[in-house]
Amino acid sequence: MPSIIQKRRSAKPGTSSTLSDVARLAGVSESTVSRVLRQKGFSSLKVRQRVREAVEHLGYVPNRVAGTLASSGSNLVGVVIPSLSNIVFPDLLGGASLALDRAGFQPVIGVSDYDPLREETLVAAMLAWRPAGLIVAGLDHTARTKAMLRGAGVRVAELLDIDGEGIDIVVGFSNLSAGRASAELFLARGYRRIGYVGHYLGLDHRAARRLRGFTEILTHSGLALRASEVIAEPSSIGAGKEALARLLAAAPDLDAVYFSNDDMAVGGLFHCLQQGIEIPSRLAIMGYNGLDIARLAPQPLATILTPRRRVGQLGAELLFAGGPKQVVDLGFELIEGATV
Amino acid sequence: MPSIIQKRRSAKPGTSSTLSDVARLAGVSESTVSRVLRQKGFSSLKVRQRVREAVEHLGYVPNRVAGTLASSGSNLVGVVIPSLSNIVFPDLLGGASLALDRAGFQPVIGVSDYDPLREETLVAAMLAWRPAGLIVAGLDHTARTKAMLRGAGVRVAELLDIDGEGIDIVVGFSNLSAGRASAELFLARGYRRIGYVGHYLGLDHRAARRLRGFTEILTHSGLALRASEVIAEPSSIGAGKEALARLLAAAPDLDAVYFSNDDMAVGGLFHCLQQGIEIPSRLAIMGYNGLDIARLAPQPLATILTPRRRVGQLGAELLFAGGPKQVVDLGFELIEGATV
DNA sequence: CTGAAAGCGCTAACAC
DNA sequence: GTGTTAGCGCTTTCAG
Repeated sequence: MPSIIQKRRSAKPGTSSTLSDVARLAGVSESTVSRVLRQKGFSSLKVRQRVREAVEHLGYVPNRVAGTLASSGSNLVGVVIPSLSNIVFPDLLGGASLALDRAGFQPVIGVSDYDPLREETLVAAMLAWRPAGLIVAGLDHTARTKAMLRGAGVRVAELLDIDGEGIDIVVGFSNLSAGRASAELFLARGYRRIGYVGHYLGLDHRAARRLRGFTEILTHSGLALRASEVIAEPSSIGAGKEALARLLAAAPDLDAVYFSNDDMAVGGLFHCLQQGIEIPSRLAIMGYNGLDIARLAPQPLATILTPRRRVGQLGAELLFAGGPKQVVDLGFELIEGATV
Repeated sequence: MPSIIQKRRSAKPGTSSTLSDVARLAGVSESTVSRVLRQKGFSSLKVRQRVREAVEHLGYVPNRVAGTLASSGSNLVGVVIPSLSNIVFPDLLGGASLALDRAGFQPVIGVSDYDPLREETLVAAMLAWRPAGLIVAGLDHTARTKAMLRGAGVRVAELLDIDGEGIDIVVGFSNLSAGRASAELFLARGYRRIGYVGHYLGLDHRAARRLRGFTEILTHSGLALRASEVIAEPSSIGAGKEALARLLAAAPDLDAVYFSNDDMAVGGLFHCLQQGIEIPSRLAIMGYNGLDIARLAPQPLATILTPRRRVGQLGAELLFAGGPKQVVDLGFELIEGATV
């Protein structure tokens, strides 16, 4: 004879047992079961035992949808990031995931592909789940997105960038400063004929901000970018390789090139190795991110190591710490490597 | 005078307007608003107009929690992966995210850290949201996890591995074959004194399976692994570098080394470059994954390119295609590179 | 084409 | 300690 579970299943596939099934089987009321399950209030050992058995027997899994509706509080946290191809965001997400998990929250993620309008849509979609909090990348959003973020009644963490006005929690570092630091390194080493290789700046605001900091410093020294090559796609090693080739074809006399990130820079490095262009004597290069590959290579790349995982973790922690609106600068580390 | 929105906010912060607020403002019934919003059934243009205005005015965001409870069907899809540090999983997630998004679903993610028990907990947590589907990595799960997956009444996609028994949708490729292919390449090139460098095999079942395929082929040729170095941490470039150093110290006469993946192999490559160990004349090396870095380097790494993004995408698509239980082998591509 | 009413499964007062 | 009773905000028959 089929067990109770099988009966239900076969009668109505996809339907799982409910609190009242458990209550009936255990011979107690629904509220008692609810209490036992959430270990709230008190209950006798005997009752607890019986409830646990019933739960076990039925394979009961509490329905959080109902629970959330009744208690008006979900454990969902929306996370909206621009991409998953750039290692920065998986790292960020990993840190956030760890912290959220520890605090009993579950991340619902959305990938905007660097599209502000998609970000807007995704934020709205997250909000529809009445999340306990929201994590987004950066401070640049459409007016509507900002309005939603502000008016949602949930805490918001904006991560990875601190150059701008935040809504609630802001954790990251200054991309502007990172760009400046790179330019200063180039200048200190005596490079003057400087070029830039980057990826779509209209969309990657953080990369754009680094470039701004970079050129700012050049300007202070009476210099300017000699040439630049900006591609209209996501960053990648392949793209960096080709872009540097084009840049050097157009401006063969450059003595240093700043890349929008390490992916692009490693591509550039490969180009030089293959073309026999000596680094840094003939050409200096510098990236951004501090990828393992860049730091551990025989000739380590000059780069900037960012604490993105910690940003994700701290961002998620502060989201629920109950503290005031704040900005946390986690800084970055300049790595001189051997390519400047 | 404060607007309606502000009034509500100030009275009860965090509370947002509801369907009935909209209905009242538009002067229609709740069911009408519901219909208009879901464009189901018909409604006069005039009513639609009025409802839209009310929605706009109130900044109304439908509560999916309530909607899901009422209609018993969420648009949430649980995704449980072992890690985010290994690029394979962000890629997989990116593909899945794309397909889910297109079909109107939202991924809730969980990272198990390669811990089967955490995976079990995460699956249970996802199930509590009554997701429309579930995506997990691989075919190796605890008995309880399998039972939940089977009994949940939702479709399940198990991705990245096809060597084993699946529950519903299985999309991936054979890690066993990948290991075999690697061994065959080594043997074809005449290497005989072969070693292995890997990362925790008890937990990464796919890496373990590749090694099994690899040694299987060696055995067929009357050979065996000469030496191996397996670390008890996640794979990384740094770990690969150090592990190869140890392996070669213990077994200096190896002529080829198989790595558990490209991260480890790139580390090995760096070790050789720094130690002046000629590749492949003195030592051949091979990895797995087909990372950009490995393929685009001046001396491309021998590796196996896996279609992990497509796996994620197709897996997510099939989840809702309504097809029968099935296994899809997306294969892999052997890249000979220049290190064997 | 629109409204009324009955839940979805659970939590949270409030009684007992 | 435990049971009863209202909802949470929405969808969905079923009338009108």
